[in-house]
Amino acid sequence: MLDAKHFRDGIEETAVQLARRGFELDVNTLKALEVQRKELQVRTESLQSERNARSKEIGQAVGRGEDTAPLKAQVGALGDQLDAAKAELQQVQASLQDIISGVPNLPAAEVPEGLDEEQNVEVSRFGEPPVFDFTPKDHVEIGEALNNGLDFDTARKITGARFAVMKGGVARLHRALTQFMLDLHTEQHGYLETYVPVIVNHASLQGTGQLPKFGEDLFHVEGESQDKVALSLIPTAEVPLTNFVRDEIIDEEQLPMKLTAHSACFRSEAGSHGRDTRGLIRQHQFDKVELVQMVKPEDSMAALEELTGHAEQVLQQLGLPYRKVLLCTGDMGFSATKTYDLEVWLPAQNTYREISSCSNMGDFQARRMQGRFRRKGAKKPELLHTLNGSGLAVGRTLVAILENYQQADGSVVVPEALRPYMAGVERISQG
RNA sequence: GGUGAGGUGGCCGAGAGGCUGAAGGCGCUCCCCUGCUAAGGGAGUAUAGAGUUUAUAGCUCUAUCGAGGGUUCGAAUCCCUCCCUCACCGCCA
Repeated sequence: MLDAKHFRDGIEETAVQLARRGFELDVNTLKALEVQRKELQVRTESLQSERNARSKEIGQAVGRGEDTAPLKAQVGALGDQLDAAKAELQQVQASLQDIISGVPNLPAAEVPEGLDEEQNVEVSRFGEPPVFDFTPKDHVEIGEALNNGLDFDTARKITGARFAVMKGGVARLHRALTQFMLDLHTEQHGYLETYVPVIVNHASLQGTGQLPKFGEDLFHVEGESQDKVALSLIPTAEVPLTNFVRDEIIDEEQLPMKLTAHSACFRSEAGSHGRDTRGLIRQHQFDKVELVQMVKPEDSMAALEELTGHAEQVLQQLGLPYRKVLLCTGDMGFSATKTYDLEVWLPAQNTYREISSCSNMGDFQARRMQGRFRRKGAKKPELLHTLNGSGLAVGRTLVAILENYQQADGSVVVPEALRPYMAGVERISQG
């Protein structure tokens, strides 16, 4: 959510900035509602104030033993006016809220303008795509051929499309990856390891921006009763982790707050029928190690570089070729001011595919969730800046390893960094 | 799931229809006093929103005592619903 100031003073400027990312702000409607809001709020509050004062007078009159019936009648009439004004105000505020909660974050100045991923800007590359003296297979072919590897047929039977079963060496490799990532981030990068719920309430989803706009991307849990709070499966551990600071005021000394968690993530993938249907690339359920930081506003852009670097470390230590891309305005997520994607090389697709997305959300999420901090000696708390990134998507990392480390005989070499987590196993073989 | 007790400011804890944004204490901040230490005295100490304003300074107003609804001229206080916490029992990994 943007600061309400953006919609009062300088709304035109806000509209211009939003237009950069292809969002059209309804300036006229907002202006009209704002005029109404102001008038109604002033009226409501002054009525309220008058009623409070009159009621106090009644109390004093009672104390003196006077007859209060005429006074009461007067104040009663006041109350009716107040109720009417309140109802009107509420309506206007709801309309405003509707519009405002659907407005995306403002892109940072240095974010290139563009409509879609075509206009993203490559920032850097690491590693060389491996050269094979045979035709490289894709991860599905490799994984299914391995002794106890990937098994999509069984997953289809027990659940349905876009789910996977992993077995044997592949399942272990998958587990090794999460262990490796968590150890790296906690031991080398200073993150606190956490374990978090994968089912969250809607206040949390509002806080990070998945709701109200993107409910169809989520799996929703049926509540036990109609009055229970609505719950959904998390699409990313960003949701529980960032909501650590919802409705909190953090001491300055505790910043930056750096959290990591391994979790399953669930996405309904509504609207992506037919895209990446083969293999592990686009699943309804996948594992991810998430990085989240809560920092002071002046530190957030540096923190984005740092956090992205932490995700890059995983790829580098695994020896996976990748490139770093600065997303253009049109390709950024709803809540982001600036986003880097890390794209790993996939030989079978002969291209780079997203494996991590690292974003600075500025104060956008913090404002929604009232996540604040207080500077030493300062009276007023300030909004935090929040950042998050995948460090990394485990399933896609597995894909990258299967494809980049595949051998002519169909076996897959285990990257050295993972061997301590695999009891020294150097290679996963067929048969 | 059952029974019982509760949810009040950073924390503890009073209040049981009006003078309570909320006593008292602890903590914290500033000031004074005191060779050091210990102790003492005084002042201050929630958040959000709106209006005014060059101002994130002041001033004025509104809201908030778990949440939502209701009764009332007026609710922390009365009524209803829900949520949560604690204790014991049942069940379970």
